[in-house]
Amino acid sequence: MRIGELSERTGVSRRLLRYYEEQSLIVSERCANGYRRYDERFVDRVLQIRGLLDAGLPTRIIKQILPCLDKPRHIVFSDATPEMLATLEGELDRMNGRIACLTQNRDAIASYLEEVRARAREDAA
DNA sequence: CTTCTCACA
DNA sequence: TGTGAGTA
Repeated sequence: MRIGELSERTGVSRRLLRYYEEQSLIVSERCANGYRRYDERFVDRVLQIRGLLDAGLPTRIIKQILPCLDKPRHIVFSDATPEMLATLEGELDRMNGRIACLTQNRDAIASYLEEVRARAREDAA
């Protein structure tokens, strides 16, 4: 498929897909006219990249761990350098911190809505 | 429609 | 990290 179709199926703008390619997050083949061509599997791959970016990971880290996530059932230990394990541990901590923050804000919003609903019920009665 | 680069928030 | 404009 060309970049337009991949964009529609992933919800990621064409511009952003080229940017991810520039960051070596994805690769593409080229048609005779120079247009990019993508395989079906890049739909899931792009969505996975989006998920990691939304989780707060920088493209630099994603580029490093994507090869490992490609073969989740066949872990290549040679890929797991001490440096990468250290950065992954750091990212894990950062993600846990974000989760804690999200949980706190979710609970705050939930309890606020609860009070508003309770007040509405009082006024109605 | 696609490509690219440059500038910018 | 992500976008817009201008080009070809």
